[in-house]
Amino acid sequence: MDQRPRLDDVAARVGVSTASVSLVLRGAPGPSAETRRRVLEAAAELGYRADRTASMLARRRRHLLGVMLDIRNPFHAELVEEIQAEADRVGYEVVLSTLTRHRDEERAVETLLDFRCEAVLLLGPDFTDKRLGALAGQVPVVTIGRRVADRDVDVVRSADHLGVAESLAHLIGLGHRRIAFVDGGRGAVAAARRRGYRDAMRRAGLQDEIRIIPGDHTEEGGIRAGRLLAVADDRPTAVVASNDRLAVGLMDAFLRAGLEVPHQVSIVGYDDSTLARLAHIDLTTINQDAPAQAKFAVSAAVQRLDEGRRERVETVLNPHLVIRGSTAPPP
Amino acid sequence: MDQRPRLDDVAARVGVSTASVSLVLRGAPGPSAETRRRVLEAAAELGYRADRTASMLARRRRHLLGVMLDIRNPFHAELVEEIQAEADRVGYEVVLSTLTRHRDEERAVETLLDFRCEAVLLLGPDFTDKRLGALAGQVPVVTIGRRVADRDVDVVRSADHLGVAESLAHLIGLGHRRIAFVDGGRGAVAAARRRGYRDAMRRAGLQDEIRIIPGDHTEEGGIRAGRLLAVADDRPTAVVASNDRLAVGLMDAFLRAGLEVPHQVSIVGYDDSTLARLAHIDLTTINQDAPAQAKFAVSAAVQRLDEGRRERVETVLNPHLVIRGSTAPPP
DNA sequence: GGCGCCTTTTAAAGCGCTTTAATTGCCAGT
DNA sequence: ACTGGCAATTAAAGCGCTTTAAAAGGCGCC
Repeated sequence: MDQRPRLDDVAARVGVSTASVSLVLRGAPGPSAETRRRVLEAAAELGYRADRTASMLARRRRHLLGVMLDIRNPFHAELVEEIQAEADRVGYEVVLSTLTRHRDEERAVETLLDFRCEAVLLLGPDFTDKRLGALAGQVPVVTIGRRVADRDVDVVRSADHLGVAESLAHLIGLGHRRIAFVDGGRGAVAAARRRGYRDAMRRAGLQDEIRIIPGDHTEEGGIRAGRLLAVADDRPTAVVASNDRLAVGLMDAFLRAGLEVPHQVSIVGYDDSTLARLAHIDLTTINQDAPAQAKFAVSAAVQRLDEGRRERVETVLNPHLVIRGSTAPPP
Repeated sequence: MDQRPRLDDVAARVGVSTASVSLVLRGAPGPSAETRRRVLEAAAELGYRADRTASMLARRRRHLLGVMLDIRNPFHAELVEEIQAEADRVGYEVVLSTLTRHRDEERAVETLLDFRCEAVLLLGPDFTDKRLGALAGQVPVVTIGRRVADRDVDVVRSADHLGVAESLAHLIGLGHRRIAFVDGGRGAVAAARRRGYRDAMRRAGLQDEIRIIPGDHTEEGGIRAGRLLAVADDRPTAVVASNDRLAVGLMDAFLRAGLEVPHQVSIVGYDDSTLARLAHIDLTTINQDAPAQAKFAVSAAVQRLDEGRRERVETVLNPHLVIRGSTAPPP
């Protein structure tokens, strides 16, 4: 309400120019120790804080990273936490733009561009490669979580097919053969995991056991799939889910159908979300190392912005299996 | 990368001043129909979009609402969706600032202020009333979800005690007497619900049955409480949880302990989150009407900003019970 | 005392837009 | 022909900061 103090106010109070104050406040070289002290003191007294809007405009640089996410996705929540922390560390601010029912990816990105973010990080986007390429023509783009063919888009992802392959190796090692997969729907991430399942089954000589149940990366989807599978007469002895939420839905449906997990049926998830770690869910799943992905993504952006990198970079992390209580040998 | 077009570029292309272009683009009166047409055309051709940073600075008004939330909270996710939509409708932009492990409320709000949001909406803040009052001295503040005593802070909340009272009325109506409450921890929201439980139990003459299990608004907390309750020899016949996540944890723990819900024990949640609606969770719970809360909150802010309201307003919505499958008469 | 060389400070030119007051051009009215 | 009035347009002054080039001061040295 009462106007916040401006640079002028601080300058007037100390009796120096605004230039000096600006220099001091950003720790730039120039001002003498004495001036620094007095400016800092005055700023503190007035409770001065710079207006980001104004300083963004004045600096040719904005030091702003845009992040597009789906606020309902717990894995995104984890990533955002880490992105915030890392951005802080390297001196960038973060602006979040979320998908909602009435706000599609196009619109979410538009908002980020209107704020003139210097780079955008897209969490699991479903944009086409072509659209991503076009976007990368306007602003550095880093996608997290999926493969992108375009040669201007930086990518950070974990090797989804390896993750699924590890799950299968684990299950097969336990003696399972009839292993179904609950699908994650149309998205790019889901596609990679589905393909990983198919390939791994084939490589294990289990091509005849391949069975993909449609689904959609939500608990609801898992429940539907679970109901379906629970009553099948050729019920699989193990199920791999395209993500943790599906797995939780599955587990719930199985429990209600009177099936014991893992004794009658094993379940493996994907993401190692906080959900999976809950004592009673205790889900065997694939960890994607969100903190590492966040760090790589932020530094990909920063390298483009501050260090002039031009060539694309693709960082592929190796996911790893976390064995918990939802898997056991087949009955 | 290649500089985005600026106002000048559009103006030059049409052969008019930047002033005219600015007026046209914001639909302000003045420019002739012919000019409008040509400007719009040129803007489209160039793919011009205004730089929000610059226009915010130039306008004395910023048309920016800051929202502080906890990105891990599903109820917050719902609120944010609706806040976005409503803000859109009334011509405001929204900037999100989330709590994380390394970012407390103070810091989250600081970010919003640095962007010079014209008002801030705080989702379920744990600030003290005093701190909120101080904040309200700097910028209009709307809190959502809890009571605040300060006379400058606008409040939108649902009557938590009524919600809990309804839950109890429902359970008592079914014949329950031994009804426990799983607590939500230290926050302001949790306190209101706890109090609601105590009062309602007393009013029903069940003061001797009052039993409050510590907890913390997470699934984990629910699981701990569930384990505890499952083995108690004076096991309650019904449990009211301070929120849905707790309830889901409870339900999970009970199921694993071999207790049937609702036949051996009934559960009621709070929030009516999407989780509660899942076919297999099917939780009886309290609906808080997130869309309505979001609308009231946004319009509270807008009234202060655009219509000069000065007196505080407190909007208290009546929550309502949603009866689903997790409650039944006692065994 | 004058000169060059540092260090510290500051005037002033933006950043890309909005907004207001002033200007221009037209036409009707006298 | 001249004026007043109106609609359309624009020049120019910011918004609150950053940044650069230039100014000012201080010092030692010839």
